[in-house]
Amino acid sequence: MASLTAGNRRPVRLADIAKAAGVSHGTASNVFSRPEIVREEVRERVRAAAEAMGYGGPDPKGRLLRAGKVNAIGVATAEPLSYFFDDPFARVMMAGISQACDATGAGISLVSAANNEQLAWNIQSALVDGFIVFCIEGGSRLVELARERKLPFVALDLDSEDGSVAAIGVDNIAGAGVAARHLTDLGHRRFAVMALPFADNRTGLVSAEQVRAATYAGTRDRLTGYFRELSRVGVDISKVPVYETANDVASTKAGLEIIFASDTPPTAILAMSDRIALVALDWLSARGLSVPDDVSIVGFDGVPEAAVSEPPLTTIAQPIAEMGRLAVRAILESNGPVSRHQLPVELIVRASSASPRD
Amino acid sequence: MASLTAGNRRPVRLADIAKAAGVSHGTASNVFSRPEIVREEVRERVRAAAEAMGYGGPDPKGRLLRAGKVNAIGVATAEPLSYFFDDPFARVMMAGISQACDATGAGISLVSAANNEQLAWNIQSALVDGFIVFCIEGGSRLVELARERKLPFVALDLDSEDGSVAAIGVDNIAGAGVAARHLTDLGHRRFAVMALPFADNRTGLVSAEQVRAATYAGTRDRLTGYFRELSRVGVDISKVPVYETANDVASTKAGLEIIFASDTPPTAILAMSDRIALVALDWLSARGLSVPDDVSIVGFDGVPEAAVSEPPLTTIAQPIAEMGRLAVRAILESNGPVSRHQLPVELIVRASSASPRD
DNA sequence: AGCAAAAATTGAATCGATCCAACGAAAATA
DNA sequence: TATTTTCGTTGGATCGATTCAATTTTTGCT
Repeated sequence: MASLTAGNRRPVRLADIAKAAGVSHGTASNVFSRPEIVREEVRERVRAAAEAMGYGGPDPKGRLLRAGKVNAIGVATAEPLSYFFDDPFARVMMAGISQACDATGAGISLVSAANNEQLAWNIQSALVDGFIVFCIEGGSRLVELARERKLPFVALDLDSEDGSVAAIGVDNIAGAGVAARHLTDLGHRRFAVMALPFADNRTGLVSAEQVRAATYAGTRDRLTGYFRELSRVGVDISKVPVYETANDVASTKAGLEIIFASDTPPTAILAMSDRIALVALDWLSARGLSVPDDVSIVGFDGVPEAAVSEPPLTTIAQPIAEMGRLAVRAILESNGPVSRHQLPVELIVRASSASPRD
Repeated sequence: MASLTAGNRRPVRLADIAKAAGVSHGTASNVFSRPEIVREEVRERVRAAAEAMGYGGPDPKGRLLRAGKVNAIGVATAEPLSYFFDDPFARVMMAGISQACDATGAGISLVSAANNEQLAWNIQSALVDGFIVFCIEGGSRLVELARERKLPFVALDLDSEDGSVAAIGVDNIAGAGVAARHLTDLGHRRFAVMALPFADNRTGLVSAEQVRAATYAGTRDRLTGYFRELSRVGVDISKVPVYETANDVASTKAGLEIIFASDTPPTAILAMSDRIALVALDWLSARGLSVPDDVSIVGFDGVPEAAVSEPPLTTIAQPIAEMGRLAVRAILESNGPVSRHQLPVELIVRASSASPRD
């Protein structure tokens, strides 16, 4: 009566119960997969044998090999697994992915590890029909690993400039342009950019050279979008500080510290993610600066949290859930040519942006 | 040059490249799994053949059968997949599960479906080493399904009274008692209980009889805890309305509507989940009732949202993440006797509870 | 060169199922 | 009763790898 639940040894296979029931393994298999084609008497005999021997039904491990399809898609990141449940952007994305998977009956496998080696192994050994790759930090490495599996996969965020990988993303240049335009229209002329990573494991003020060498095309594109608009209204972009964060609290605060140490601090902040923008909101309020009276902020992403911050955040909303849904469909119907989708973004004006005071 | 990424036909197996490289499949296998034991020259030859033929490494589907272990644990619910990313309780739980999985290198498979039949199939065919079963609505069915797989599994929430299933939960009776005690100490004597489901697919005011017939022991235990304390201070528990919600917005509001239609509305609400409590907060404020001046509320669970509500919610906090971590460990080290853990809860006093006005 | 020990390689067996062509028995038709 | 259909059952082949005892090759030593 001790450990019945937990599986001790369980060497009971379909073949065992077939023998016990006195039928061939072919028939035994049919009892489980197409019960209607086997005579009732035999069916019951086999079922009884299964019951008696504690057989838990055909082992999916065995079936899998023959069937070929796992019926699950893998979602990969180079972050700890908890990223999927902690990060607002990831959560909305996963909600979209979930919807599409529910609709088709596919399962979801979370394939992820912060550790490089572990990550490689996890991707190599993931039992999935395809991958959806979150191209955040470590994206290029991840895409490479996924590609090596030779399974269908799609990259989220058109970070990759490599046209041979399927990808789903937004027009970062245009989106950033709209964000900047919103602020220039309000009359702002003194800006700072709080950027996403241009390359792995680095933070700090960024030189034009570093931008050119960016690993992450998406980050560079957003900056291009910002600068294009700022130039248009005559702002000297070489004077606009660009601080590269790791999209986390610590580096963002460090960046703000530096930027607001200036004699002529910005009246407007262009944040490349809502995450950064929300941290900035906190930091500014702690610092006694009012948003939007002293400083305006525009974020990027459109996560739900941005709608309920204090003050609510003006941002460039991506159709995050829709991107997730599209990604699943791209995997499951992966035929035809490599699909690259570019979805529209939308400026959502809330209370974090207003005309500058002076 | 069209669809290179997506897998067209890929009948290239380890055996193929072995033949191409002129070695046995045993050696070819070693090249990938224990490269150090094969002579460099041979190793390179095999690698080159693999590269040339577009071989993506040993197929985990094949390896799996031999290895026996999937190295992933399944998390099961009878909800749509998006539940994992939407529900606050689930998210904290998943964060705990993630941590433990990260630490051991195990993957996570989300096994879930609202549809009954789909759910059964998903559980039967899930490629996992064990299940963690979320015993929310539909929990009993789920436990049954999981048990049939004859894999290690642990139920979250000691809902099941069946001592043969491993389970992790809190002392619901004691927790509910503490919640009630907090309110009676403040001087409250007029109560209403907003309950979790006692059985599937039913909402409304609950009779003592229905409580006795409850499918969900956890719900019944919490009610027992509440009533035990209320009785202690002389409240007539037969007069305390108990409204069974589906732990969602609609049924909770419907219940409040009924409860506050009374001539002698309660001065304190005992909510069996933070979710319910938070909805109540909204509803009361919309109704022009002040919390805690007009009505006090105590929740149950201790989800993060409870700390930032308006007003912040007094609640009975479960060690949610810790429960998740324990569950993973229970699966992975599933040996020895069936483990049943009962974790302590903690009263967290915030601004939603105060002495009654009169 | 000759022999023993060490290293590399082979190939059959195995993991647990599903599929399917072939076959035997029962039912329908002539 | 003979002949054709239909239905149920069988058992070998297959999915794609890993493992390991046996064998061959290489290395080391005298």
